[in-house]
Amino acid sequence: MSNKEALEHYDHKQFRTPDGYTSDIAVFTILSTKIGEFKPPHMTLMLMLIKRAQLNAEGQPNIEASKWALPGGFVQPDESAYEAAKRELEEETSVNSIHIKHFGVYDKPGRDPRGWIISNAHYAIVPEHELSKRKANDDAADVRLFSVDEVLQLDLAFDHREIIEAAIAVIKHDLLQTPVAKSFLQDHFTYSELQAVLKTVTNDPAITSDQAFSRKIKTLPFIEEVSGQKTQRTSKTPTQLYRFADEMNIVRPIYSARY
Amino acid sequence: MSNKEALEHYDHKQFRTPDGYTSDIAVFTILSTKIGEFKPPHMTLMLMLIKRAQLNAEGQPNIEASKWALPGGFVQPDESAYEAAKRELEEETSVNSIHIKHFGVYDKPGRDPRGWIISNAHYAIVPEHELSKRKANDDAADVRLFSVDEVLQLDLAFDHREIIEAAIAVIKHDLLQTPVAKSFLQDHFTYSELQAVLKTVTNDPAITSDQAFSRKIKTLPFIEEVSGQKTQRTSKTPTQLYRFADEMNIVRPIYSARY
DNA sequence: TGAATAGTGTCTATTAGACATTATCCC
DNA sequence: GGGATAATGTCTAATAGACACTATTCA
Repeated sequence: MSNKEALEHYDHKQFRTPDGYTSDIAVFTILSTKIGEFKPPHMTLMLMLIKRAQLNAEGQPNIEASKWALPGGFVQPDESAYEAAKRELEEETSVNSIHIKHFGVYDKPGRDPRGWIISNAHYAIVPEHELSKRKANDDAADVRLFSVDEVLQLDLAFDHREIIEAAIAVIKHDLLQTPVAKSFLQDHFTYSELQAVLKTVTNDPAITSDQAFSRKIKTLPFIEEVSGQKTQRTSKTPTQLYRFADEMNIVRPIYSARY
Repeated sequence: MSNKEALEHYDHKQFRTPDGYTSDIAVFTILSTKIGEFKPPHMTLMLMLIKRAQLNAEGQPNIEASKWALPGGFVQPDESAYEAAKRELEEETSVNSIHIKHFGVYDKPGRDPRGWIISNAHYAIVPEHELSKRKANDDAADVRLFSVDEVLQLDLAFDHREIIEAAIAVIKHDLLQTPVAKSFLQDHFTYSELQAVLKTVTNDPAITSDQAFSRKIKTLPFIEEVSGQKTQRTSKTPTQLYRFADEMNIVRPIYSARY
């Protein structure tokens, strides 16, 4: 019996369907506060939010107006939620092909006053300099970066507080458990630049101690020295440059790790 | 301006909406092959699939008939996809309140011939003895367990091959990186029982070596000895019983781990 | 020369990993 | 005693973590 035959008998109306299918994106960047010449940077993990306009594109009163929210929008029928997130991020910031990852589905009944609306939550990592091109679109009155510490004190739209809390937890986890820190850095970086990225999410002494970390980085299997390449952008002493090796799976079971 | 006012102007019809919203569940269990009295078990990681019936509940030809598929079904408007997965799992196996986790969204256009249908993928862990109650429901001609090695050789419905590959990767990862092995074991277990679970997904010598593992288990911060409790179910020599400590976050950064 | 970051020398306590040995129990 | 699993003794090589020290450069 063929699928074709079966399809003739199929009726979509037999189940209620959602009223909307959207993708939201938590766009993270790291603000590099230059402390001075010949100094390693101080870094702060930031999240980009938009302020919802009073009126929508059609000039009608907007839902959750004047609250801060994650950028996002409706998924088109010819794309996946992941592709929609990529598209929307590019529309919003003119950035494409950067790190973007799905991390959750938000579909609790009542989460959106407009009806049964499902949101796919993604987080993206955009290097600071790429974000300069950001712009407010029709629905947004403002676009701004907030540190992950202050962002939860805002008046947030829909269930975005919950989504943002999860996004922050996920990126903190991923920064320490995967080589995703790569996305915040240039291709070649010094030990202190990588250290600065990690210090935005941990105070593990193995990472915060300069000597320990500068030694450790040489032995990590997913990082390699760029032989002979040094820079002076973080110190007067020329500093060794490193890069991430191509995709590596790091899986040390918790049952054999050291504690 | 209130949300109430804004809602009066809102029109659902302005965006196309999905034709269906479903939850699928990869139900894993571990088959404990008893080798004999006073021996630790040999374990195999199994996945439960259903065989789609020729005819659906209404007596009409079924889509993807006679192929093997993940159990699942449509999400109701008054529940989340996660709740739907829990409900469906209970309908299918009479098991409730076990480990269940969302791990992905499958929404590529064309993945289901019936239209724009979004599936939330979950994996669940069900102890072997609970699965005995499993039954085929209306849409299923058969229910069966397959080892994760043989399951990919089956003729699988929709895009379930892709979903199952991801599910297997996720559970292998989680077994080694989180204390989820707990869900496969009784409250109290011996080192060799835990070891048998882990051996279904790794051949790391730190785990496969009896002496090494029986020593290591004593030092793991998320496992504690049940003082004075021993069992003889795995050997003639009484063996120490252990249990998982209450929820613990295990985060050893890859940047400080030992390699 | 002073100040600052990068990087090394060296010591200690811990431990992973390996191998040998002992313990316990049932038959 | 034989056989099997559990658990400990012991040695070695590796290394995390800490502290002191040296190297490099610019002002």
